[in-house]
Amino acid sequence: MTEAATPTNFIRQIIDEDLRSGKNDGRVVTRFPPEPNGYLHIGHAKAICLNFGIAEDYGGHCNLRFDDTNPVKESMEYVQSIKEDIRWLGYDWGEHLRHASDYFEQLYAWAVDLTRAGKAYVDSLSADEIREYRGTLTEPGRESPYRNRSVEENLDLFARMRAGEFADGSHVLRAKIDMAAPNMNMRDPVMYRILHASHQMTGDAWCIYPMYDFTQGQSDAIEHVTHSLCSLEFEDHRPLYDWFLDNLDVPSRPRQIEFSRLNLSYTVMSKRRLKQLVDDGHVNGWDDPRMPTLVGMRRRGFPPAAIRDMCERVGITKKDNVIDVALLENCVREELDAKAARVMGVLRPLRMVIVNYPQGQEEALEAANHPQNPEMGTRSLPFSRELYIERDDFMEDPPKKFFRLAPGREVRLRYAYFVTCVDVVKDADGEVVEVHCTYDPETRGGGAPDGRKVKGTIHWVSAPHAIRAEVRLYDRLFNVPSPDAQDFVAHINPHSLETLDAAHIEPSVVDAAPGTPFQFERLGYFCVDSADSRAGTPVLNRTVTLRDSWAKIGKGA
RNA sequence: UGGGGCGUAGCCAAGUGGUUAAGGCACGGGACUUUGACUCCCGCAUCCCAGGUUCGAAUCCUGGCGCCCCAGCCA
Repeated sequence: MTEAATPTNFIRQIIDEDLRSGKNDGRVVTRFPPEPNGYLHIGHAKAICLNFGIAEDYGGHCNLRFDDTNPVKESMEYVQSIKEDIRWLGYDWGEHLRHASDYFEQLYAWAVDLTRAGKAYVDSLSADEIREYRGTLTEPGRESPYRNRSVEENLDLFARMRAGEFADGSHVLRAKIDMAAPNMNMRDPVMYRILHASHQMTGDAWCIYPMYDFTQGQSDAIEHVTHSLCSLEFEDHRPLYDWFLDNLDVPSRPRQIEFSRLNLSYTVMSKRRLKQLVDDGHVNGWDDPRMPTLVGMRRRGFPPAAIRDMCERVGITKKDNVIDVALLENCVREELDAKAARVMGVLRPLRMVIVNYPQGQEEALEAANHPQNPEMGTRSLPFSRELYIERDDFMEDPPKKFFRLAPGREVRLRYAYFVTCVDVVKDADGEVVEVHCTYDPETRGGGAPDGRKVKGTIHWVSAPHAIRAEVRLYDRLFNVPSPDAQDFVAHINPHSLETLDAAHIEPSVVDAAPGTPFQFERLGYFCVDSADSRAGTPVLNRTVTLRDSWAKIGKGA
């Protein structure tokens, strides 16, 4: 068995070159730097797999560093959920848990150094004025009237900012670079702002907080990160990232490399839109199984291995992309096909009576838990005169290629007997409410001694033994491939959740721990819901359907 | 109209001057089947456009075109 090699990509090639040339003494250190202000989603998974994956493969390590520089938006609850999600995905940061806030004192010292060197100054313009002075994409900015304060005054003012003498917004510390730079990030970027807010890690120790640009590179340097991987929108920030490292006495020299983030078709990924879905009640919380959040996917029943697999398959480049959600579904099916035990359950029940089966009799039939993997063993299924079959598996007037049950037709009940439909019972509206069949006792187990074939095999459940359950059928949250591009709320799929309250399932299923995947044969993969399932009233989530070539032909007609 | 990126199939993506232009997903066809599942076969591109360099170009040069990002005291 040769393990499929992880496909290479331009970042791994850069690392290979660095290793060849002896850069960084052969060390490879990466980092995943989430801001604890929201839940992780499948897009983050790509970055997590990339950073932790590279660290693993190159014998280095990956720091989990909370980028906690904005206390007004961040909280401990997010820190917790982020850690859980990363662990669930299958990664371990070991000893390498860090916080940008661990470096506040050092960052402050560096800011003082820059100020002392005349490369930073305290600006007292208002936020609006700073914006006006910044210029536009095509016009250069103007220098602030405070730009040429003396070093002494800047040092004094900055110290007093830290000391809490000033109100929020009254002053900022800025890098003195170039107000005419074509790259807006170089037009004297703000390094520190005053925020009288308490921080989840440092409490009230600080009332000034460093900006992203003044934090990221130096934090990387402190941690001896060798390759600092981030998404494309930070490409314009790289000159600034480098400027700070060039102008500060830092302990190492990290390199920032940008790659394109993951986008998935039929979903939205931005924090703003996800939050709106939750706030406006389009979904039932961040962990709604329809959400692309990691908590949502976990509850839906997506195996972490499938998510890792998908991240590996999509590759790493700098090209904007939209990954077909069908790829994710394929990865989920592949993983689940190999791992999930098979059981039977009927979603939309239709009563079947075996008219020649003795009243009151029952028996146990053996069924494989996984036909392709005998090691998973067998279980016994109760069989009796009254069963439930799937409504879709019976048609009174079937089209040509329908080879399930119909009047006069014989089909196999999976692992049980061949049955032939001899009669139907209808209600006042002409709706079929019950089918009558005869069974052939010679076909016990599902095989015919005389060698005759049946075209269809359908699933069933013994009526008196079945357990009633609620089943939630999930579908794509949006009905257009790129909801991001439009008024996304208008494209929410009204059928993204269908709740069935009269499903009948094999007794064994309800004992499964929440999240344990299983396959209802011929239907799809399901798991017990972690939030709403109760002993007496089980709730099952459909993770994904089985591929269905019959559905493609077009049901009926 | 300033700056930074990107352009290989419906969606991803290898390819780094000489290959019949990998592979995956999707799609279409077929085989097998006690899940219309799984599995297995088969099919599916001349590389944004136009010039140029070269014996030879997806790969190099020039000029276009298209798309994305940047004007938070967010990250």
